[in-house]
Amino acid sequence: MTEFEKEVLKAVVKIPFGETRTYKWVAEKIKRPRAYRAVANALRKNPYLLVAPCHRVIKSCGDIGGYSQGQAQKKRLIKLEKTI
DNA sequence: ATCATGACTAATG
DNA sequence: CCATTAGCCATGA
Repeated sequence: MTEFEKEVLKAVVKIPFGETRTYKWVAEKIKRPRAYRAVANALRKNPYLLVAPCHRVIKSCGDIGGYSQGQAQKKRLIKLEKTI
């Protein structure tokens, strides 16, 4: 586990239930405004799927983005949380 | 040290 | 609005 990945996760767990943030937002949150690509890289490995709500992280343009468990699942979770 | 790889982004045509 | 391009950064080989 690298420090960078930890920072990314720490930022991700701060995302409120039912809301979404962008990769760029996370990057800025960890004081690395231009590491949004590296952020995605860290999430891609995603070892804390159950503690880090990485399904709430989407692209800045509003697109769904990717997910280790599949975009469909990601979309479902977001929609579900938005409903509750 | 160098190179390729991505769940990306912003700018340009 | 859609496609292409260049810029970006941590990570692993």
